Amino acid sequence: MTFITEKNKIYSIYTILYNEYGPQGWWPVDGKYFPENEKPFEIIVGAILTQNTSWQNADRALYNLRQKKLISPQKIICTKIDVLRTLIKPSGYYKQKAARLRAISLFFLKHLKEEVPKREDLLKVTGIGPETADSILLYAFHTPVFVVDAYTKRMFIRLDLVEKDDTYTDIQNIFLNSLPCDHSLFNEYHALIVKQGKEVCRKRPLCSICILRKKKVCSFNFFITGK
DNA sequence: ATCCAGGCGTTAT
DNA sequence: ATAACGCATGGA
Repeated sequence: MTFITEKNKIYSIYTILYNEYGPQGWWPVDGKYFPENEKPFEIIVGAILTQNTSWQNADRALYNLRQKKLISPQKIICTKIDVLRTLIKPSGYYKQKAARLRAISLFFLKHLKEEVPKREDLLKVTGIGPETADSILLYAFHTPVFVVDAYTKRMFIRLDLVEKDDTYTDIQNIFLNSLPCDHSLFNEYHALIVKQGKEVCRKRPLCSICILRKKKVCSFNFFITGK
């Protein structure tokens, strides 16, 4: 007889999703830190470009920047704002995001030599909110922080593990208190949540194909009543 | 045609 | 403190 507590439920869900979907191949969990390696800065740029935007669109913008060899704080600062805007246009909100890329570039030129930035400092940068800050810390610097996004909230409300009015921090703490503190676990879990949120636990959910419902972790059930 | 995407800052209640 | 709004492109 085994009890499913809310704590190990969080971990069980990870296991089920991982077994179902496999590794998601998000930003790599090895490699060197910025500025020794330029890859982490590309992750940072990607984190901004994908704000409320599909990765496909963000990646087009990233591709343009890569072609022009602009993936470095120095280059972004030096690039004329109109050029920058044009290059990142496919990611949407291109005026805001151009300004945000400049702001984060300035931040890393000023504050960072080798060490990992502080979350509170990242949050002071214009355009860096909690999710982007945590994405940067997790995916670029391998800091074990759990990234919460709209998918996470929607999905875990349905799983009855999160309340409707829980804040970003509330939700984050639920995960941090339930999981071993491991950056590669957090990396993979967040990516799996995004996968599940996109394909199954959508705004209009497809409960009939949900692996979590099949495994009896989720009792939420959605029926289309009309038509 | 409508809705949605790996949010954030500003402004109104 | 929390809610609503604008920002913008490309795919389903």
